[in-house]
Amino acid sequence: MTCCHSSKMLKKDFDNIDNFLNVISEKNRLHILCLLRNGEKCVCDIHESIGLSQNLTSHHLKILKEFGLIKSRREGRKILYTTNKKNMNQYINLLNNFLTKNI
Amino acid sequence: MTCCHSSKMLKKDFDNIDNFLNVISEKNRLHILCLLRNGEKCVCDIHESIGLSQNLTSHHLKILKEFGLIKSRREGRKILYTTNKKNMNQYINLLNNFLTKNI
DNA sequence: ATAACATATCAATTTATATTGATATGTTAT
DNA sequence: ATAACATATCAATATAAATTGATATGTTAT
Repeated sequence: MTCCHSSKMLKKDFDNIDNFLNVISEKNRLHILCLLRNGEKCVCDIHESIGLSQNLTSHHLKILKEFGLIKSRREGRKILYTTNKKNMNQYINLLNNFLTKNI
Repeated sequence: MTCCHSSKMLKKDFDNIDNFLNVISEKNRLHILCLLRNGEKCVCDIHESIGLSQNLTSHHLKILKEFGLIKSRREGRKILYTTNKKNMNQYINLLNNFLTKNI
């Protein structure tokens, strides 16, 4: 119907990019992703360095994790989060192609 | 204060990325950017192919233009919009570094 | 000068999402 | 088993942004 739902640009890819952007375009989530580039961090570390409430931090982490941009593991009573680099690279490549490559 | 406002990641860059993402994370604007990859288009073309009202299309174009992602020129009574590739590439590179490169 | 077309603007409304406050769940140590 | 700590969930509220409807501005042709 429109240019982006043609054979060259599947609706599925378009929606993927759109969802990816909606997940990362929130300031606090962007901040969390920035923090997690340096390695594993627990929720308490994150919420303290960003100055966000614990529950809100947890909420944003959930969104990031559900979309596959971060992963987590439990260590004692803490849960450590870190970037899912493989998925992150896939999404950024998809976006890069979309925004810069001609048809 | 936080990781992203250090010497390695200036607040200015962070805000730039945040603003860029907020501009492109809207479905209709993403669609417009997709259309404009194929070359110049007037508002009427865009609003018809996307199925968006004329005034709403104009509104989104304004946001994209104010941020420097598209440019325009008048031809008769039409105004033709097209991608500003230089700026687009700068922003996508900034984002790419932010999301994938380690500190 | 006027009609028809193309685009932009603005206030009002709707919609989506972030945030808050309270509370529940799960883990460790005593 | 209980207290203290760490994280998650949920309903209610606040906030930001998209959308709509009406109208204004600017261009072309008659």
